[in-house]
Parts: sequence; structure tokens; C-alpha cells
Amino acid sequence: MDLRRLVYFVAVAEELHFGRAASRLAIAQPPLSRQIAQLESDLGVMLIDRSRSQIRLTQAGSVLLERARDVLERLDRTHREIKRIGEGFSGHLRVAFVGSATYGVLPNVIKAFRSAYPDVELALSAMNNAEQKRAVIQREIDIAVARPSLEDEELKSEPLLQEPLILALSDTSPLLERQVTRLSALKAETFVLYPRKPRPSFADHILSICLEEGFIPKSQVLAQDYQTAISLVSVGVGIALVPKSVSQAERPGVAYRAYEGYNPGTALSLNYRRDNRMPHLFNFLKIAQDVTRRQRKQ
Amino acid sequence: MDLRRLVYFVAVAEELHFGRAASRLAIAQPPLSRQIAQLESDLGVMLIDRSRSQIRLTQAGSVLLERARDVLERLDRTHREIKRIGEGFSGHLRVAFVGSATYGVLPNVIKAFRSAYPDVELALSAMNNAEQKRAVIQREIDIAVARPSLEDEELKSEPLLQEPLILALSDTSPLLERQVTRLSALKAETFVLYPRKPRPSFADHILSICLEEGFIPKSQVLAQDYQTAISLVSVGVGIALVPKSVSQAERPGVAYRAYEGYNPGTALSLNYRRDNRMPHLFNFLKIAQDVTRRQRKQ
DNA sequence: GCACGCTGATGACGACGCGGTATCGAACCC
DNA sequence: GGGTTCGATACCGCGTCGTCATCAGCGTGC
Repeated sequence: MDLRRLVYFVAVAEELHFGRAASRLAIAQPPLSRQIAQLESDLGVMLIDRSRSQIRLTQAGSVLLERARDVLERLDRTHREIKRIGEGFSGHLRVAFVGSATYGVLPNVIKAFRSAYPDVELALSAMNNAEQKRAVIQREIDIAVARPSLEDEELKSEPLLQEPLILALSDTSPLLERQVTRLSALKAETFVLYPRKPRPSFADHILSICLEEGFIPKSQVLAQDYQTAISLVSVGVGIALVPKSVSQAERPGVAYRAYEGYNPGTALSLNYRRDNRMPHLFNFLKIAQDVTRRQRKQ
Repeated sequence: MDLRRLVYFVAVAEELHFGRAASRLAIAQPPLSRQIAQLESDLGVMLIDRSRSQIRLTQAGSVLLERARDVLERLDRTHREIKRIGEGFSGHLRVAFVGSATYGVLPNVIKAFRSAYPDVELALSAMNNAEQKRAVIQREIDIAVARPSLEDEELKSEPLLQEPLILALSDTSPLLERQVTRLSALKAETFVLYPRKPRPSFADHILSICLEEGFIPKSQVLAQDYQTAISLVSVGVGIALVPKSVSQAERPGVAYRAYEGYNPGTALSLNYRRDNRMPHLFNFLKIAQDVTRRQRKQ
């Protein structure tokens, strides 16, 4: 059952006239007659009663008309559906992010993407870098928002945001009285650090900064993430270095201060498989660029 | 979106391997690659991710696979459905019959047709000859079971059953004492007759028999149909000539007797449009022939 | 009542597209 | 790094589609 023949048949069945149907189909009448005859012999069934000058459908023809219309309409809808997916306006996109990305630009990127592509189902999940790397390579996710980035032959990485580090202090700390604090002046303080593994970790990053400033924190406490670190700071356990965006979420008992000294900052990046060509991905990257560019201007 | 390409695509999507899909489709691999590429360019969408040796479906491809399977299955079902209708195993058939046909072979024909073609919806309706003729010509019904037959250029008529006439008497009638009654001996009786129109009517038929026997009933009473006639006979209004099959439905107060004399009988016929080629019709005619042939043997 | 017109079927021909074989190019594997 | 596997490309022959021309049957009208 060729599709062309089905279209032809519907035209004839609707017009009940070969000539008119042919001109509607923008072909001549002979091929139309032949195609219908071919369809009938393929099916082994008469579809059109030609015994009179005014042709009419047989029972089989009537049923086929219904079915054919249904199928053709389904194909048409499918065509549009597929096209929308192919353009990235529909379908789904799986994004994973490190917990600390929830403060800064990421929510704005998500919001912007949602409003630009409301029909794309966004599957968001929090993962640490190691999980992200595994998941993105295994194609379980499409985009990994990592800090600072994922390094792998299979992956590509694009910077999302570069931000300075900032000092988090207890709001009862006497250090608050100074306008500006030199980092090396804090060598005696207790530092809240982060898990060492997997390497290179954010803990390594902090320690390398301290080293650059000429000291190693004597007293160290471990926190799983920034939230926990801030909690520890709020109860007076010690001080912490955090990305500046973390300070956006205010917390009782915690004050933030810029510091003087080496501040390489920290970066958020978008990571994805090199061979991932899905349009949703490129659309997301574009939106992310737009949002960060706009945000940087402000 | 060509149907062949859809089939090809489903094969590739299921095998995830062009070579295997090609051999499953019993074609060579190059044309398959080209058809898939063609489908993709028709839709303007990548359906298959060929970036690795192990190919995989894109989102659009996955959705198309589902939709294509659905459409192909619908077409397959439609094919079978249409074929069954074309062979007369499914669909519907509209039959009209004169009231007096409900006694004789017709119920058996209907039963036989029902059991041979259980999926054909039979639309049965009672009509007099005039209504039948109009309805069958206008294609409102497919078969008219008429008595004796419908005459028209557009119609064909086949005998269904030829049956003798029989005398219906009150069971208190003194006529019952004789073994056989000569029709002409009844010239003084009151005859229950039938509507004169439309001509030629069954009333004319009865009167022509009487005329053949050399008399015209002096006393006549009219009944709309055989049922009414029998009712009138049962209450002693008069006597009636009815088709033999009518006597199958026994009725208190009525007795039946054969008579001596001219008995041309009466015929039931199957009538249909000459140009009606629907298989259901021919199947019905065949069943009717079988049933009457079998019944006649008994 | 016969001729004309309308409508669908049939015949002949050119063009496009499909499938076949041969071959290429890239990725993967040892 | 050479061999193997797999999809893409090049080129060719044939089938099928669409076109024009024409036929055949039915209905209609003067």
C-alpha cells in the first residue's frame, strides 16, 4: 500500500470525480485512474463503484477513506512533531549541576531556557564532579555544570562564569572591624575546607591559594559542601573561602568580606560530549552565553 | 514521507545496524543508507547519530520509531479489514422483506447467512412491495424479498421459493368434513382478500384464480396482510387463500386445507439492483440458493 | 433517434528514482 | 600501524510514474 496511492485515493473519494481529483492533485487524469486501479488490485478489493457515470465508494472504499485520512493526518502530525524536536523546540534535555551552582547564574540560565523553550522537558539533577563526568560520558546526562570543569578526551568544556572567592566569617568575629583583611593575616584561624577527593578538588584549590600567600592553615575542618561550610562558620567553628555567588543566600550569623591577596577565583563550566549534536544542547549553550553576557554587563 | 522509507527506518532503528537491517529487508546496504539519508533530508532532521561505530537514535529518531510502528501497524490492520470487507466477511447488508416472508424459508436463510458471515451486520426491515422497489432502486436497501417479484429495468430478480396456495378455514366450518374441496364449490363463501393497490396485487392474483375456476367471489372482505386475514378467518368472517408457509404459524380457531383446482401458487423472490456488485449480496444469494435447495430436498 | 459531450480506461513514450555492484573513507582493534 | 568493519559515495540498468493522445461507454439534448 503505497502512501502516494492513499493520498490519491482520498482525493478521488472526496471529489467522487477522477478529473477534479486529478486537478486537485495537480496531475493528469490517466495516472490517477491507473494508481487507483493499482491500489485496488494490490488490496484485491474494489474501492470505487464505477458502474454509473457518477462514481461512488464501495463499503471497503468508505472504510479505507476513514482509515487513510486518519493515517495521513497522523503522519502529518508526526512530521511536525519530529521537526520541532529536530529544531530543539520539543523533547527533553538532561542537565546535572554541582550544588554550588544553585546560587549564581544557573537559575537564570534555566529560567531563560524554560521561557525560550517551554516545551522542552528539562531533567535537572545535582551531582558532584565525579558523578557528572561519569554520567555525561555514559550519556546519562547531556550537560554537566561543573566547578571548575571536567577534563576528558570525549568532552568539551565551555566557561559559564568566572567569579572571585570571598571570605565567610562569623558575624561576631573581631576580624569584621578591619576594613580589609590580608589573607596571610589569617594563618592562625581555623579554615573550613572541603573533601580532598576526587582530585583536583576545591580543597586543593584553596590550599594552593594559601600556599601562594605563604602559609598553610594550621587548623582545618572538613565540610561536604558550601552549605555545610557556611553552617560551620555561622556557629563560630572557623572561617571559609567560598565563591562570591554563595554569599547571595544570606544566612544569620554569617558575614562576608572581600580579602586582600591572591584571588584566582573559581569557574563554573558547561561540559558535554564532543559527539553530542542534539539541538537542545546548542540551544542551551547559546542561552547560557546570552544570560552570562547580559549579567556581566550589569 | 514515503512509506518505504518508513519501513526502512524502522528496520535500521530496530537493528541499529545498516548491514543487518539491509539483509532483513532483503536489499543491499547502499540503497538503505541513501533512503535513510533521504528521509532525514525530507524531514530536515537527523534521525540517527552516526558519530560512533555503534549508531544510535536521536530523540527525533526515537519518536519517529514509535510513530512509524504505529502507522505501519494501522496500515496493516486496515489492509486486513478492507480485505475482509471486500470478500464479504465483514461490513453490512441491508435486507427488506414482505411481512409474509417471515414464515417460510427467509428465517432459515437469515440464520444460515448469520452463521456463515457472523461479522456482517444485517439490517432487516419489513416493507411492502412498493416501498421495497423504491428503496432498492434508491440504494437504501441491497436486497428486497418480495412477493412475487419486483419488475424494473434497473433490477434483477431471482426466485427464492415457489409455494402452493392453501385454504384457511374456521375450525368450526362444516367444510372441514369433506376430504378435499373444489375451489369453485366455495363461490358462495365470503372471501378475505387483500389491498388492490399497488397493482398487480395479491388480491388480483386470487381473483384471477377464482376467475379461472369460473366464478367471482360474491362476498369479499379486505385485510391488510395475511395475519389480519387469518384473524378474520379465526372469528368466522370468511375463508382465505394464503401461501402454504403461512400455515406454519398455527393459530387457534383456524384450520388449513389443500383445495382442488387451479393453483398457480405464489412466489417469493430476491430482488436487487443490476449494478450492485457488493460481495455481501452475492454471498447472500448463494446462501439463499443453498438453503432453498436443501429445504426442497427434504 | 442520432450525435455530441462528459468521464474514466488504455496505449505509447520519456524521465526520474530505486536498487545493484564496486569502491571509498573513517573508526576501531590487536 | 595494518587489517577489519561499517556506513557513504559513484555509477549503471530497470521499473514505475506522469504526460499526451486516444478509446469506449453512458447520458443528454436538439
